[in-house]
Amino acid sequence: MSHQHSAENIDPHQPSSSVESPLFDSKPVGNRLYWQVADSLAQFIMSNRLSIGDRLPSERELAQVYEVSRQTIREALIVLEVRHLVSIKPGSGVYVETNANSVPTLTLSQQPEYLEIVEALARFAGEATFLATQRASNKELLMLNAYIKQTHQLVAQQRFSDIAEHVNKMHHLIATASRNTIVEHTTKWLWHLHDTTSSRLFQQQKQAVQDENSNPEQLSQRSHLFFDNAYCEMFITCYQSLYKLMSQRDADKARNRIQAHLRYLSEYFSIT
Amino acid sequence: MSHQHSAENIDPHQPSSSVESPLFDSKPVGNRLYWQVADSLAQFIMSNRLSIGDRLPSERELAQVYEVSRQTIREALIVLEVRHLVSIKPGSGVYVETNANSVPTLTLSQQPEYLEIVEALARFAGEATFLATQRASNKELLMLNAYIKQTHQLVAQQRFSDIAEHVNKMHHLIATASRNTIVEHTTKWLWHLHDTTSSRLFQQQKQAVQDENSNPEQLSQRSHLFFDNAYCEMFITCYQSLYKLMSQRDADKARNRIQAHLRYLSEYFSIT
DNA sequence: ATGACCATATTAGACTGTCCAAAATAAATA
DNA sequence: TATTTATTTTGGACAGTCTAATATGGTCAT
Repeated sequence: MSHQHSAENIDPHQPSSSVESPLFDSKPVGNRLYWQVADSLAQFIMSNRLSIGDRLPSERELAQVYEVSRQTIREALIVLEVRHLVSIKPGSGVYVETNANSVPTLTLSQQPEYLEIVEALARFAGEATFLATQRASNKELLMLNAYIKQTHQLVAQQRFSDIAEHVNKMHHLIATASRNTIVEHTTKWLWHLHDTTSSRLFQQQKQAVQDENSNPEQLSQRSHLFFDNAYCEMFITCYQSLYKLMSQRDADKARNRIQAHLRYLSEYFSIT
Repeated sequence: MSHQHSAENIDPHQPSSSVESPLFDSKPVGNRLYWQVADSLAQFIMSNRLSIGDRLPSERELAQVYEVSRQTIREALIVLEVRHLVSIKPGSGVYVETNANSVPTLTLSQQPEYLEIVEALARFAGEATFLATQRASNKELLMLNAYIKQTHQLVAQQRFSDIAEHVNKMHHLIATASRNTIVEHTTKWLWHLHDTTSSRLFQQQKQAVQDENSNPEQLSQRSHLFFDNAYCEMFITCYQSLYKLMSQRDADKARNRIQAHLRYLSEYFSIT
């Protein structure tokens, strides 16, 4: 399906290339050439005249077509690469990664507050759990139970980093079981946001304590924020009852359970 | 506050620069130099040793420090520019735009089904409405009521394109009133996803009908999918009652109202 | 002293040309 | 036909030069 694309089909003199930039969210800033070329190439890619996997003309060909230097083409392609529109394979070529039907991405304009994340999780992951309770296969439920038991063992062994990985797997399993790709990806994204933010807060807190030279040991005992024994106990208990509720296909109670867990998390954060 | 930063303070030989790329969400792909430099520079910027607005050393200085060519530095800076970490001002210099950890973006791997979007909206926009009902200011409620009345007039005038704009404003108002930036942006993103997908489906449907040459008039009368009179009537009624429920601060019923509306939407889509 | 104006230095943008390593292709071989 | 080898193509990286916009410092008139 993916075919080589001839250079002649590309039209560098598109009308809107110098007027507006419909693709890029923020700011082309100055009238830099590589940015215009990137915009023009992006419009060409998204105009459905190229399919995913198609190879663009080589940098040297594009330079001739656009009548700019090869370096300018390179810089434009890098812009598209960072934007996930193309994939640059050294020695091979530049390939289209997304086409016109590209799904708009969700980008937060600023770093969210931790409590905001937890609240959003309580709402959205709660709904994901609701759907997952209704739609999860028996095999998925068994796998969830297996994860819970494995995590239980890891807690006893104090292997905190492995616990985080298992918790992540459980979250992903529930998200997938919602049988809705949007709910799934949004939930996974929110958990990822939660993890990165909490670890960042932990690093900052750790740094602040070390700067004051006041008993740095009491923090370094915990490898992750929230992942001490007390939290792990609570977590295991929560997911054990969650599994029970999901097995009974009680979607409402399952949602309430995960929401209660997250409410506990926000309180736990406030006192830490 | 923003001060020139000397080149000597930058250490190009960071330990994790060649090992992992914690900043970038997806894929450095090959071991390209400019990507390594970009990663190293990003880590330096995010290590809080630079403040927002600080000017980086010039490209020539950075090239000497990193012992690479100036073009490589340029390409690395372009990566950071697209990632919104720096702002390149031609003739002036490169300035730090963000020093915090970049917020991970949510990207769907594939085009979602329309019914999936509606279901996710029923769940997530429902929660947004729930929060908005609890937290919206009286001023926001009055503005919502004003939008409803304006939309009502537009429906009478059959100005469908203006209606879409007003509907969008109402959705944004409710999303903002949730007082949670994540809920807000997620809901806006979902509505945007809904709009683009529905219009795309409409275009496809229109195209399919035209290809068969079977009475193209019956479709071209409607400028937007779902935006005929019947839908508009239903929409106005829904939001009038929604406003009433929000004024009474009845969050549960408000959520049910928006969910019922979206359930109607999915049925409406199925028969169209 | 202050503000407007001008010459100069600095900066990123862009071009040309060259070489290299990896990948893809074509040719030769078993 | 399948495998290996030689050739070509492609992106990665380098050096050097020039330009336009910006920033800076100094001069001059007020």
